[in-house]
Amino acid sequence: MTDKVEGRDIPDEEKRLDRQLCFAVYATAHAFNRAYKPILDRVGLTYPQYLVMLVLWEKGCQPVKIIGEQLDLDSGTLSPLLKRLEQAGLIGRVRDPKDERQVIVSLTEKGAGMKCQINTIMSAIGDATGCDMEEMAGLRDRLQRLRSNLTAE
Amino acid sequence: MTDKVEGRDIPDEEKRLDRQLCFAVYATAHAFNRAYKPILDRVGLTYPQYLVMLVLWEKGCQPVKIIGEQLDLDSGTLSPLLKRLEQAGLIGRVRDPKDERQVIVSLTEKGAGMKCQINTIMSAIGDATGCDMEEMAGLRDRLQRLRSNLTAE
DNA sequence: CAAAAATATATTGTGCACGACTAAATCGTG
DNA sequence: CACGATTTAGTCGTGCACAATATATTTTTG
Repeated sequence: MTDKVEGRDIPDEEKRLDRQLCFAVYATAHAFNRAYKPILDRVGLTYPQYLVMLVLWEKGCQPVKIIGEQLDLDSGTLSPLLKRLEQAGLIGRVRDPKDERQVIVSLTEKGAGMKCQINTIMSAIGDATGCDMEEMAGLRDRLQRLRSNLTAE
Repeated sequence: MTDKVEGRDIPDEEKRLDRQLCFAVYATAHAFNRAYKPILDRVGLTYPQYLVMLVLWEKGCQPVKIIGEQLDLDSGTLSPLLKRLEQAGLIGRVRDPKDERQVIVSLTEKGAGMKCQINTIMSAIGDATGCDMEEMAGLRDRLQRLRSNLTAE
């Protein structure tokens, strides 16, 4: 009866910070943020704001809830962020007359006009990653699987 | 002369949110945080606080600067975080008498005693990832390369 | 040795991220 | 139809994350 269901011993080697997958993800997320910053500063967006613009550029106007589902963010995060995008004149927000609970987020002309900057931004970041298409796609898919495992519960 | 140095066109397909490596990393970082939360709540730590404890458990007392280098965080982030760990009675902070600029962070008895909880925490997270050792190591190494590319410049 | 440069930490202000809560609108069932 | 449950946004409080700045302490240099 030496086996226990939980707490199977992990060797000290595996406890090192640089062996942790979670830290690799955490630190890479910060590195991405820093790589994006100088590029996004030029267009006046933060990285999360850029993500919101990406979904609007891709799919057009939609309620806050749907944006949140795609980004995995709740209203506590999105509400103030959207307010800032609105103040910057990039998006508009109106209550859906069909269902007054929902707020439909749309692109202003100024916001829609920024779409042409996607190419520059993505090219710059793509270069910074130092990954070719294939490598990037592989890593992305692995992360998506990992994320769905973590979320599963 | 149809080629341009920058702005090589990216097909619309590749602009989709779910095709972005950056978003995969960003969203996975959040997913990890959420997976850790219920586990770390029980020991009263946030995830970044847990990372600080990891480096202290691994290497013992050391100055703020060195902790920051390992976690890639600056004093603006660490100072208030360490203050909270100190108030929780897990660490101590003293100026280095050899160099009064430095603050040496050390584990209190209570903080050191928590080390035995590592196994439980790491096992729980390891299970949640749904990855075997090999898969985890591969992903981690790819991320470390990606991160060093992004940081390179 | 004194002034200047470099180093280590702390503070402040802005913007996420999230849990807990509130308010308003809609839906469902008796 | 009515009223309780659900859905959708927004607000508030806490804790990162980081740029910019401040302060104190070395270290370097003229």
